[in-house]
Amino acid sequence: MSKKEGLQLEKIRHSLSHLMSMAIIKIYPDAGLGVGPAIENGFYQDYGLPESISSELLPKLEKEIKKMILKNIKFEQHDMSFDKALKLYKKDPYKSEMIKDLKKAGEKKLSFYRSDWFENLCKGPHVASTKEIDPDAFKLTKVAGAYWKGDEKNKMLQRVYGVAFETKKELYQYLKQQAEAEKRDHRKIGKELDLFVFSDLIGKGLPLLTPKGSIIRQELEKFITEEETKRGYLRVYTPDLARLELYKKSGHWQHYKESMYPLINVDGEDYVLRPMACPHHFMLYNSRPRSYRELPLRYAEIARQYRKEQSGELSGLIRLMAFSLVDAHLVCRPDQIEKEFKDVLELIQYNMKILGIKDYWYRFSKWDPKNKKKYTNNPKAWQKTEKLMKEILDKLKLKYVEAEDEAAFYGPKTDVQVKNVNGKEDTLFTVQIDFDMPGKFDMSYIDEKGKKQTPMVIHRASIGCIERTMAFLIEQYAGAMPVWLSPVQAQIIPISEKFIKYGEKIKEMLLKEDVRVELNNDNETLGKKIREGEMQKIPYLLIVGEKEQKAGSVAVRDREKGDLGPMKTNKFIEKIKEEIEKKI
RNA sequence: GCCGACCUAGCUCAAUGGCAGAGCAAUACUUUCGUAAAGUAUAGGUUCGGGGUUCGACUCCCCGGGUCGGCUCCA
Repeated sequence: MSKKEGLQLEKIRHSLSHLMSMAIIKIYPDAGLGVGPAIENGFYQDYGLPESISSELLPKLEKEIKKMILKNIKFEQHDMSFDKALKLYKKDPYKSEMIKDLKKAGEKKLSFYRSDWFENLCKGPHVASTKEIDPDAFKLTKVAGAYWKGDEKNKMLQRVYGVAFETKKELYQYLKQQAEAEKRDHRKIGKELDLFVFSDLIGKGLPLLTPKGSIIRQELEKFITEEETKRGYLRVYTPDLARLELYKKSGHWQHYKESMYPLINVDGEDYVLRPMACPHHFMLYNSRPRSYRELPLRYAEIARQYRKEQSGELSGLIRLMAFSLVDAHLVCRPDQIEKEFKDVLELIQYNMKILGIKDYWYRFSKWDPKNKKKYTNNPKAWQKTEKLMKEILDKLKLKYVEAEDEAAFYGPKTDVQVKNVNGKEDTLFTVQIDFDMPGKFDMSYIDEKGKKQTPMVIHRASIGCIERTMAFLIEQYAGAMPVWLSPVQAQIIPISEKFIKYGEKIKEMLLKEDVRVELNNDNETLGKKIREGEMQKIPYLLIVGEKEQKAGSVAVRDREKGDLGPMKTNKFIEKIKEEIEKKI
């Protein structure tokens, strides 16, 4: 899309939010108006209303907006003084506050837009007339609560969302695309392919992986542990629980308390479920004196960690109450940080290649000096560490976006960001440099001159949180996982009862070669079994009948390419083993 | 946590205060089949849990649990 088209679309969307406000004011004359910008795919507007509205109101508003569009209402800009504007908004606390904020910010005058009888504080831009808006190219989609100024301490306003495009066709395409995306949703596929379930009795945000889902997880774990071991990581196991003392010392208790579970008191001593595994690994490091020759030490663990989320924040396998981070802590000398950081990024890039992840971007996540509560108070160290990370990223010529106030409490992060099927952004992988905790824990090594030094630590998640990564992969592949990750890699379908014996023989052959195989001897027609196999996204269906039995072969059906025809059984075993081996 | 919607058979969904139902899945039998749904029959329910209103509640009200869309938060 060209810049000019983009601007026109923004004008249309923003103008629609004004028209929607007009429709709302017709119903609620004293409606307070919060913010109402154009956004990706549409627009929204916040309202302070005397009663809560439900989505049943949306069709009514839509009809009203359509009527207004057809009236060719003009949008005209004019300026207004602060006094006059405050008078105009004397019943609207939100607009009044905005005006006062603008004055504080040093604005000299206020920009208003008039459309028909509606005056609205707004800097635009807008369409010149509703003639430019296609009355059939927008749709109001949802109502939701949203805090005034985005702060949960403030009152909650009611937000109405709409989608809008230049033409009806584009709107239709967008809606169709949304419906397609819904089909890929990992929560839906998880149910259809029997990969994971939740139980009300076990509790929210606590998934149970079925045998099939467990295979996906196991394969991911096997892959990453082998890869990390090749790269010099040391596997460790540490407990999910620790004394509160540990987290007071690490700073988690001071900076991360809200995300930690309530204390568990045992015999007068407070314990807590770990929100992160870092201090546990540091205790391993501290278990004896260290020489500079030992570094870097790379402790790796697939560590279950527990973070108390607010219930509305949970989502399928993406946000959980307890999750498994493919975690590691690299204790380094300062002169080793750069190489280790680069190596971690290289590992992450390798993993993304293997997993087929292509749509991602890097985010350089920095502290916010104003957010005193969230971060360790050490501005010098923050500046130094952020500079160091930025230099490494720039040397690697990585493209990244910078994000304020997204760091960990102990240091800056480089995150790998992706969008899930519903268009929401999530962090998949992360690499962090910690200048803070090694000092707090008196971690040290003896350098070549016999002097005690404090090491630095890189925290990293090479394939992220394994549940979230599974969710992302399920959506990316719409359930059709690569052969090496498929819970069932091949299913044998005998054409009739007569060939079950032959099918069993084939099954034995495949099992011997570590292929995950099933024999479908249900009393069903061939067509039905193929349909079910396809819907279960099984990579290969092996149909066996008289021809195959005579020739010692299988008729291979590929889930994408369809019928591949007969193939000697040994040949097929070779083929599938190669695909599993090469992870294609 | 907040705003809103929702929770009925394993799954997808009907039943608008008056006898809880369908399709698919499951089970049994018949059929033994050549690349996306064979036929017949059977079984399957404290309508998320608890309380209330009512002659009568899946349906209305209250409390709790869970899910979804936003907000806040975030691996």
